Amino acid sequence: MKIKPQKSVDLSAQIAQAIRDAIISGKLIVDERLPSEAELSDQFQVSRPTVREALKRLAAQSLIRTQRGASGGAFVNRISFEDAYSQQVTTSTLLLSMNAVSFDTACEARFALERACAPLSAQRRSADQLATMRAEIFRQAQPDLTDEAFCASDVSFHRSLVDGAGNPVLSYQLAGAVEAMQPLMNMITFSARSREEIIALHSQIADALEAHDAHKVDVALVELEKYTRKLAQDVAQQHRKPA
Amino acid sequence: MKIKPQKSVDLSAQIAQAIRDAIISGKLIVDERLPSEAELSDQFQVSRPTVREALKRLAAQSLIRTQRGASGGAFVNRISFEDAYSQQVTTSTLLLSMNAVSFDTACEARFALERACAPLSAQRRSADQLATMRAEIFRQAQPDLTDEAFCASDVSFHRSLVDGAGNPVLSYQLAGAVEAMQPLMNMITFSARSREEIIALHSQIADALEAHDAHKVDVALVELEKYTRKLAQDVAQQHRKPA
DNA sequence: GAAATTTTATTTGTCTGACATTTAAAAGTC
DNA sequence: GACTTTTAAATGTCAGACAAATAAAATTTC
Repeated sequence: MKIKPQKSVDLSAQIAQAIRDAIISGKLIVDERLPSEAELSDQFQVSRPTVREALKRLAAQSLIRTQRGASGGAFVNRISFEDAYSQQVTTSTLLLSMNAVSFDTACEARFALERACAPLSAQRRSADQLATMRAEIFRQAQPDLTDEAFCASDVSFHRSLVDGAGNPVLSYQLAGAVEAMQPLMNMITFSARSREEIIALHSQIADALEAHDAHKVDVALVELEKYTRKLAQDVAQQHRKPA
Repeated sequence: MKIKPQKSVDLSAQIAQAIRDAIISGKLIVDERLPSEAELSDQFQVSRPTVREALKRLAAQSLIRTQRGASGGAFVNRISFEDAYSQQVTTSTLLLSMNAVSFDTACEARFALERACAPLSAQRRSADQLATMRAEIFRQAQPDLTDEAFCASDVSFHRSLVDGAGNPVLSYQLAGAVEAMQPLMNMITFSARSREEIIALHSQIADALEAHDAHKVDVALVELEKYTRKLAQDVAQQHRKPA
């Protein structure tokens, strides 16, 4: 691991990048212990606080983990799907909220991705996943459910659909898109009539998955997307004409 | 912004989380200036190095940026699609390489997502994007191209396809999946015969996009996925029987 | 009076040195 | 040999200091 002389950039950022490169290139492998902070400060010719700032940067990306005590130190972390997943949700959520992404754009992306999973899910969904989806549909039918709880259940339902594809890479990618949409979805208030409609479409999806009918799943998803966008439009229109 | 007392967790991690929550919940808005490090150490009752470690964690996630000098400080950063994109590529790449994700799984995910973009791209692709794809196809036909350059061109080609959908959220999600696959793709060595086949399919895709024919794009992509997986299988088989 | 220059204050970046806390291994005790 | 105590190594935290960058204020100059 070499030094990388460059002005006008934080030393801690440079050191973090050097270690990051070493991990990505495979020079440092999973569970390998990095040199101690004292050794790193020697090696890079900087003080320990600077090294620590660099290590914290890497820890924030789940690239390393640290342990205290003798035989402790910083270790290269095996990034788990959960780690990656939660990072993606945070990033995607902020990306949507900070960049004024239109509801239509986010919605289109989400359903496009979800429809990509549907055929695989129709083929492979487990009985367990199907049961989860039915349970969520049941919950959604409870009249005293808050809008937030309804949306949370909606997310669970769609996550099960995605997980049904049995492809962890797909699940990881999609989870971000689906969950990041939730704050936007929460802005749509659901009338009893709207919920009925959504639940009916969810049931159609579950039925189609049970029958391993990929085409019917797709049709229902297209319908659901259309309906979701219509709801958003209605809400937007009401905002313009509050009288 | 309150304190959150909890033992057995780094103070810097707790402080980072508190600020992160404030950003996500909207209590801190884009371009707003955080209190100075001195003020934050007062507010949280910790030392400045501890505050700095917390801030570096947030900087690593592009949640804040810092400026030196008078009227400098830490500012809430508007996460750009590029920021999010590069983070996603890093995470996805490590996720694939560290977790022994099979080539088939990664390949399936990638093509499933890409096929989700195809109909939109067939509808909306710009002339410019089409020209980029043609240019990449031409480059891929150069006989003296290294395998790495061929793969890089392949990534560019597919990125253009995805960007053609004209949906930045889709582009951001997909870019990670496509680029993270490149190291895996690099492990497949391409014979002249294989390249021809791939280029032919790329041309089919470009032609179909030019004709706005979504179905033909999909057919070609399915074909390309099949061929890619076959190539990977052949390579794996050769490894088992090197004689 | 206006423009250019200098000064000043503020803030982050970095360093030194120290102590606290945790943890595993070594040493000691029964 | 099993248990307890000690020790050493490492991260976590703190305090105080100086360097460097930068914008605003004060001063000088014409």
